[in-house]
Amino acid sequence: MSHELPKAYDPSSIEEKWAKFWIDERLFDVATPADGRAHNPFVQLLPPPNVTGRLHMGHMLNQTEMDVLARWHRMKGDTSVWVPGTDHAGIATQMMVERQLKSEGGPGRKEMGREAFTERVWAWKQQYGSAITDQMKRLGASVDWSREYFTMDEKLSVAVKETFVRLWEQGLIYRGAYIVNWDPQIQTAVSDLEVENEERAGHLYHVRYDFADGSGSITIATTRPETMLGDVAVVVNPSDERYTAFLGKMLVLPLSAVNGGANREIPLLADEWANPEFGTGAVKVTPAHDPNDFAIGQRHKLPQPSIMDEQGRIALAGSPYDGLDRFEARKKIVADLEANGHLVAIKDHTLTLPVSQRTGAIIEPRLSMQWFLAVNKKPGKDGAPTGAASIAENAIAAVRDGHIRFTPEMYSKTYFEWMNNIHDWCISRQLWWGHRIPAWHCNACGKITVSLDTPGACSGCGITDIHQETDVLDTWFSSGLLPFTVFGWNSTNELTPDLSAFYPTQLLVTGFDILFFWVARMIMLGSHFMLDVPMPDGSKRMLADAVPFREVYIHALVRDADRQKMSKTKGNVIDPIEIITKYGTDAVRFTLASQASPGTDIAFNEGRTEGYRAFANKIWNAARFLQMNIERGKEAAYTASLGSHDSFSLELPSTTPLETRWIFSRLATVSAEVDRSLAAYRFDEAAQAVYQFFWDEFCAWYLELVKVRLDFEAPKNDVTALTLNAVVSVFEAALRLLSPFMPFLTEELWHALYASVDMPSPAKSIALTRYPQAADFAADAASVEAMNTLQELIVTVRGLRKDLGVPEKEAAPILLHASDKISALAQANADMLAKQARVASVALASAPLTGNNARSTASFDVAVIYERQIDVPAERERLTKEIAKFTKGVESAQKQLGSESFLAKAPVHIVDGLKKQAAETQLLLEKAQAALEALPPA
RNA sequence: GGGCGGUUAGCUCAGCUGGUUAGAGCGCCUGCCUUACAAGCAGGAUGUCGGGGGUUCGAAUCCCUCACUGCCCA
Repeated sequence: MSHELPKAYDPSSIEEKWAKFWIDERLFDVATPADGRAHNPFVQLLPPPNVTGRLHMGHMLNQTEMDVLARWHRMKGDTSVWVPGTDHAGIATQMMVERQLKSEGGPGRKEMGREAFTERVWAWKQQYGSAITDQMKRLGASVDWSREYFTMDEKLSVAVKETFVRLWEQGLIYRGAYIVNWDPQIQTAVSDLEVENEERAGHLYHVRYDFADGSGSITIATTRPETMLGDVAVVVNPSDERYTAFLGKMLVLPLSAVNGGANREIPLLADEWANPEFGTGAVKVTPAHDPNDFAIGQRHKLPQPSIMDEQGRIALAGSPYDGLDRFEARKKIVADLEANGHLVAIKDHTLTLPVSQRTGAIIEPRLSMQWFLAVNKKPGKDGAPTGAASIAENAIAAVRDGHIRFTPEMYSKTYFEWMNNIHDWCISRQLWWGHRIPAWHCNACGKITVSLDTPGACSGCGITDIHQETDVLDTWFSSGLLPFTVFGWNSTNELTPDLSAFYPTQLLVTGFDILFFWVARMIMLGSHFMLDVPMPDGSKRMLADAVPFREVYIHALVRDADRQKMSKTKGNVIDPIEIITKYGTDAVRFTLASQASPGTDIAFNEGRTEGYRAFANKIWNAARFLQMNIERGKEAAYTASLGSHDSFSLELPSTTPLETRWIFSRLATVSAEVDRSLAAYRFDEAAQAVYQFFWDEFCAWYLELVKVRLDFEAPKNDVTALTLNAVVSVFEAALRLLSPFMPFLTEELWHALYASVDMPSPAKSIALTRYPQAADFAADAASVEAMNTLQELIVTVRGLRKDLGVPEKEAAPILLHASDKISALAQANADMLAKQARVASVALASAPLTGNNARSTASFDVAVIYERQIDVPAERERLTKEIAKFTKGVESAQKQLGSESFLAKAPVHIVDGLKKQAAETQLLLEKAQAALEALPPA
């Protein structure tokens, strides 16, 4: 034997080998079609993991699903392109390197300077940045490594700059001082989406502000007393009669005297925003440190004094609070307010705190200069509208008009909800790691020059004293461009061969957590920019073909076995690599696939993975069984062949035994089921269908049945020869069917199988072969029906034998009462019954069988001839239960059949079916009753 | 506060364009090392489909309502 398989399945010995083989052989690289047309393209973009990331279960689920689909399409003959890459992850990477610098004790980021620091980040990326893609290779992901990208690649960076310049020219990018979410730890603005709101226990402070004219006071309520240093007004609701009389009066702002100077005075104003129900109904207004206050300030044209620095420390020269951290300042201010009698009360209050998703720091709303993308504004040229739709309009239309379809469908609702309420996108980040904004400020006239290349002079006044903007772009800005930039989109709107062949991509598989971050932004940016790139035939591209993908499949969350969200703090994070080491990649992939039902979170249960490793082992041993028989066949001068098994599977010789007709027919049905399920993203159904076929039908039934046929001691005969070929042929097809789910195991066994039959593998990899289709195999309904009957007979006899206490190894005769057809079937397959149910002989009975040793089904009565008495109480209990069940069934059927409206309104096949079933149940009931009566008294 | 889900066997989940006796895997019980596989084989037990109401000849499936629970947005 050229390729002898070890006794037990050991994933570690095969997976690494094939993972390396697939990559070394560049099996999944797809060349650019010379004519720019791909045959049935199936193109997917990997959601780029962070370059700092480590593989987690979410990645593993995502990649398993993408890979199952990629492999399935590839085997169906489609041009399956899966583009991998990593994201430069501005904040995460900068943090990581800063932390490293700190631990080294050398100069920090600011001491190093921008250039040295970014060099350092690049060095870090070169050294550690491939960790996650290396892990990915272990999963067997059939990606096109030749197209791997990194979002900071030169090619992609140029495209990012180009899009920025265009958006600027279209008037869709603007710069302004607005309140943004400021992360004081990493010291940059972050977008609304990067902020999580957490409920925490806090306090509501009631503080007395005195009227400047000494006529009394008003008490405000605030959760953030330290911001009072930046107060410019107090507002109350205009309808709040408690305060109407005082509107317009000035208030003395407590603690506002700086350096012994006078206290600041601020007005009491009316504004709808103040909620009479909340606190005291009076709120202080700090425009530079709260988004709502900022809006109030704008309405009333109030000043916007800023009182904090970039690190969240009080910045008020001369103030006793200057330099204090915001939370230290709060303590001191509360103490001082209490000391001077302005603190009226402190109440417990649950507040919602904005927390930075990246660093965990509490967000400090901060007034600062930022760059924004105007998503609701129509693009213009030289100030005049071009007539084109706004970015958001296009993005909404793309989904509304069906150019992009979501699965599960409900996510389109979420998408619309967000898109319809979308705000301008803050795209600038105060980081050094990222795509630096291609804008230059004039040091003289202040005008901004935006340009792809470094400009020599200010576009306004022409002087050369200009400096480049220090901000970089939000990481999601560049990743939002990926669906077209990875295919070579450039500044000329030229249709590159890759764009022509592969854009739009067919499918995006991703998690709902980045629906807005990434999915929506790809739709916005793709729909916006690709409208300007012509179609392959030169015609104008419409929205339907400008979209970045045609379908979005949103998968759920992988939770732990108790349905808890995995989190580092809870310590319940499952490391996929650890599980893989324990059970093999194939088993983990199958676990995820078998639970991946759209819209349902996956509770990852290791017990299940263990079960799927057992499944892999089962198949492994089936392969060994085949090898053994092929070898034994060779010794008896039989030659197993896979040479013409395709035509063989379709046109079975007339001597083909029943079980072989049956298994091919089942293979046809299952192939269709798997195809249908995968087309609907029902990974769970597809996996279950393959599992059920392979284990229950192929291994448990078919292999047991063919043992009778594969008798190499007997004189050489056609049935043995044919069966040997059939077993090999069915197994080979079943391996192909399973291959997208368990690529390693099937690759190994597929090659081993060809080696066993002394044939070269017809392809380098099973992944490059044809996916089994229903039409590839002979369907035979009659054989399926016959097999079902025989299976029922075998199972019934086995059960009966157990009840009668027939020793396992002892054969016993049976007596059968059934239709002529079934009787003949049983007699013709007596050898099958002998092997599967230890039936010594089959005798026919003309009368129904109701004795202690008999059982009835809808199709037959069968009795096992065995002298030993059955367990009477157990049998009585069983029969009593059956009688109850049948009685209930008969009653409910009769009730329906007795109803005239049912007979009149229900479809004929339902009525007939029910009648037939009622008759059968009635018969079974009578038989069970007779059997019960026949039991000896207790 | 607004929006979207979920509740089916001990556990994790299918089934829900209404239709004949509601399924799977794991777990559980009993007996077997039957030479492919003990990561196995054979047999077995287990559900008033969250509660209530309605529509219908017929409801796990459609509608209303309540309870519990999860997620997203403010």
